[in-house]
Amino acid sequence: MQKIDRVIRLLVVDAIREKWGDPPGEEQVQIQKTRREFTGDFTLVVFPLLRYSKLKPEETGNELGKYLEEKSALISGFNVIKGFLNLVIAQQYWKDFLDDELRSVSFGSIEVDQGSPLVMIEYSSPNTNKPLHLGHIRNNLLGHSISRILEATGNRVQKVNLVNDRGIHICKSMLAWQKEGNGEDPESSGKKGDHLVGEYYVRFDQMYKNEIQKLVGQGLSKEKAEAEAPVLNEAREMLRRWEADDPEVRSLWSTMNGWVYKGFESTYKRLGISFDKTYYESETYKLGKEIVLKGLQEGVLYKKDDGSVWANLEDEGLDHKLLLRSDGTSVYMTQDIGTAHQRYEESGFNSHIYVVGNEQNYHFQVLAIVLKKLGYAWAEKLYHLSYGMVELPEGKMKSREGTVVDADVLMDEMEDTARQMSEELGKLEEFTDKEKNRIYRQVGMGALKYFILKVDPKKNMTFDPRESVDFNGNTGSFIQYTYARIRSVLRKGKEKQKSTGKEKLNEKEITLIRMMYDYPDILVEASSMLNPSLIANFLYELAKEFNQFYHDHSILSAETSGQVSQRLLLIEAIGNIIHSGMDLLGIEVPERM
RNA sequence: GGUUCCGUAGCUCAGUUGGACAGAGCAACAGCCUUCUAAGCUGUGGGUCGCGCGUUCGAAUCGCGCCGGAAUCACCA
Repeated sequence: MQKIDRVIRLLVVDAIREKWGDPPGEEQVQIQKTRREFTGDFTLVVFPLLRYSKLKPEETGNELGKYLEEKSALISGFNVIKGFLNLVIAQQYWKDFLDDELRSVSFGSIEVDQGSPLVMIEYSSPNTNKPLHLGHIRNNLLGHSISRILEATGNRVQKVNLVNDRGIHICKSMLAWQKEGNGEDPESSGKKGDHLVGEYYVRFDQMYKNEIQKLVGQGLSKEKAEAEAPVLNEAREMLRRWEADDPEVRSLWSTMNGWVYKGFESTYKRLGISFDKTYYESETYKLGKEIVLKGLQEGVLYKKDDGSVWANLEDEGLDHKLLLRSDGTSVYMTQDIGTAHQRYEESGFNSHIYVVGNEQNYHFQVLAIVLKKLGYAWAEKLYHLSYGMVELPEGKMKSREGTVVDADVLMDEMEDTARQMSEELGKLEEFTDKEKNRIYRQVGMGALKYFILKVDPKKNMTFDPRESVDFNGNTGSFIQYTYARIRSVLRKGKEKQKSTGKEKLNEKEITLIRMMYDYPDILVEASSMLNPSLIANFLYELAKEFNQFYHDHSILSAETSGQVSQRLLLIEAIGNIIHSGMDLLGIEVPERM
């Protein structure tokens, strides 16, 4: 079935050619959804067409309306308000649409095969010195959801994680553990591995501060004390030994990282996210050096007297950027040049998305420019999905002030709140504990995920653990609740016979069908903008519309059996779309709640 | 100072390529459970879309300039 918008557009072009001679370009014919407060389904904006008709807006609208109504069976009526021609689509069209397309469970999604574009998406990218927090949650949810959206819109997707498992920060937790750990491990302490290592990272900071204080007490300046504190030197020494492949350091390193990975694994699992491949910086941090040296040879880059290698980005309005240190080692940028190249060579991706916070906007801007300078055509296929920070009502999260919201703790709290809420409302009383727990988990996680995904990724957002994440209004739970209701009605109406709907659709029903008609466009839009919030907000609108319908119209005891089956069909379609839309957000929908 | 991004109701957020009187939720107040799930529905109040100029038949949306906020501009990652 062809998209109505386009059919109308073509009809209008024809009409204008027929009536006034000169046909307008298709893009001049603006078709949009009719606003709720007016009657009609689609609206033609006639202002841009006045130069063809040479008539007043109202007259132009009327003329076109009459022509379209006569000419096309699709259009059953019209009205003109100011410069807007509201067109009413024939009921039969909506019925056919409901009957044919909306029945399909995969409505709106596009098949993927080997010829589909390959999108590589890197997200999560944690450090192995502390547990995941609220900021990582936003990253992970965005990465996962966008992967799903890309898949649904016809792309092959490869999800990759790049773990930052090396560097001075890792050595800090290792050192603190070595000094004060007394052999504590996740098993003996019962602590989650990533949390345990995180504690020692904090411990290091305390040790460091104590030493600074002591040194200042002995008369050193603050700067000097900060630079020369013994523990810091020890950490640096440890990094040197790590880079020299010292067996003892390497062994400790892999043991403690192992604890962290185990911890991450359970957090990822709980969040419902996964990766096709995990890269480790310890294995990739030397990449890119040859590319840079080649660029140097070709004169794209330049060398300073001290031996360091730089890119001059002044012609792009930026500064100079270091690519190799004077001792010849690579920096973060060099590494990203190398991994991008490696991934392109391996996969031949059609695009590569980096889900990384907006604090790295500059980095990715430079990365694309440098790669372009180095002559890689695929540099323009790199996209930085830059997302804003998650702030708390009292401001930014600061680890020093202990205001970091831990991912695991937050998920516990969400599920706990769901349980409390459910008990207060007296729901789920006849369920087994296992079923109850599953629903608490679905609802708690749903609320959290939806709250984060409904916000435009590029914006900073405020997260209030106490108030903002509730279960009423524009929330994941509301949508889940709507779904549970739909499933309930369908269970009860299962035996009602299905005859094809010959019944007249009422206004509310058409509104619902028309909303669902937009779903494929929303998917495409969300996919090209890399923005799950479009889907989230769409689902909320749909659920809200359904809830109103639910209250105003009976479904199982409608007046005629034809009406019943038509309505069952309708809400089944709504259920399918909610299900698939929530799936794209990575949110489960419960059968009952 | 350079670069990038943000500024919409008391609060949290929507607002598709410019279109009709700017929307929702929360919070406040008033109603609705003998009826398919009240995690719901209905109603009331609440706005100079940061400010100004410009483009346009038409601007929250586009351009320029201010004001306010965020991030970043390391031989850290």
